[in-house]
Amino acid sequence: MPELPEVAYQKIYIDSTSLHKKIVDVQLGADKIFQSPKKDFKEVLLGNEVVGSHQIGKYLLLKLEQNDYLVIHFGMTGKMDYFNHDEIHKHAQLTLSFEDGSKLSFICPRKFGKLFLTGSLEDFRKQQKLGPHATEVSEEQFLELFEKKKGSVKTALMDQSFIAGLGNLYVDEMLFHSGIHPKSKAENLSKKEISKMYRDMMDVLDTVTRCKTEGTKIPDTYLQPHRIKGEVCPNGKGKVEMIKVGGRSTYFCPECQKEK
DNA sequence: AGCTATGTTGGGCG
DNA sequence: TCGCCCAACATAGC
Repeated sequence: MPELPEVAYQKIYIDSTSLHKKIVDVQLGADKIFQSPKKDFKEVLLGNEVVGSHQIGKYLLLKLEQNDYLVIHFGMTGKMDYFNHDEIHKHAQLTLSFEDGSKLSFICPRKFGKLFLTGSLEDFRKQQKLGPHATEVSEEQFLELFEKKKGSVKTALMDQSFIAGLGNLYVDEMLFHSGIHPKSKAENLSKKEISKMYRDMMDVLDTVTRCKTEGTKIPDTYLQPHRIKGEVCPNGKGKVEMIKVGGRSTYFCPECQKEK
C-alpha cells in the first residue's frame, strides 16, 4: 500500500473511521516496527484520541488530541484495517481499541513498515530528510530542483529527500507518459522535458489517487496494467521491457522511451 | 522450487 | 563526496 496515492487512500480511510474516538486499549506487535520504545507508544496512545491527519510523501502523521503525532510508514505491504469483531489480524503490528468497541489495526505482513512518535511535523520532516510532498510542488520548484540534480532520472524521482511520495510503480508510470527513458541522466533533460514530466507526475498522482479512493480501475492507457515483460505497450508501439534501475525492477517501452 | 513484489538502509567500489 | 550496484530485511503469491 505504499506510494503517495495509496497513503492518501489510507488517510481518508482513517479520517472516515477513527477520528475522535477514545483509545481504551493498545496492542503492539513486532519490536522492529517501533521507532521509539514500545512502552512510550502505549503511554502516549492510551486515553488519547486521533483528531486529524497529515500526509508527507509516503508518511501519514496522525495528530493526537494530547500532544504528539503517531506517524505511520507503510513499507511495502502495510495497510489499515478498521473492524468490529474480536479476532485480530495475524499481521497486526498495532491495534487501537476504541471506547465504542471498534478497533483500528496497522497490518504489515513483511514488517517493512515503521511507526514513530513525534512532537512536530516540521521536526519529523527534517529528521527524515523529506523533500516537498509531490502534489504540492509547483512547476517552477520542480524545474529548479532538477537544475542541480544528477544521476538517472528514475533514481532522482525515487529519492524521498528530493521529492516525497513517488515510488517504483508511479515513477515508471510518469516516465512512460513523458516518453523519457528511466536511465536518462537528469542533467541531460531539457526544460521542455522536465515540464512535461511535471505535468505527467501531477496527472498520474491525481488519476491514481482518484482510482484508489473511488475504487475504479487504473486506465488501460496506463503502463501499470501492462507491466509485464513482452506485453505490447499501451501506445501499441513496442514491447514492454524490464531492466534494473537503482536496484528496482523498471518497466518501460523501448520504442516510446529512448535513452538520452 | 524459484522468482517476483508499491520501500529503505547500509556497505563496497571507482 | 558522489553515483551506482548489491544485499538485507520478511512474507505472500504465482
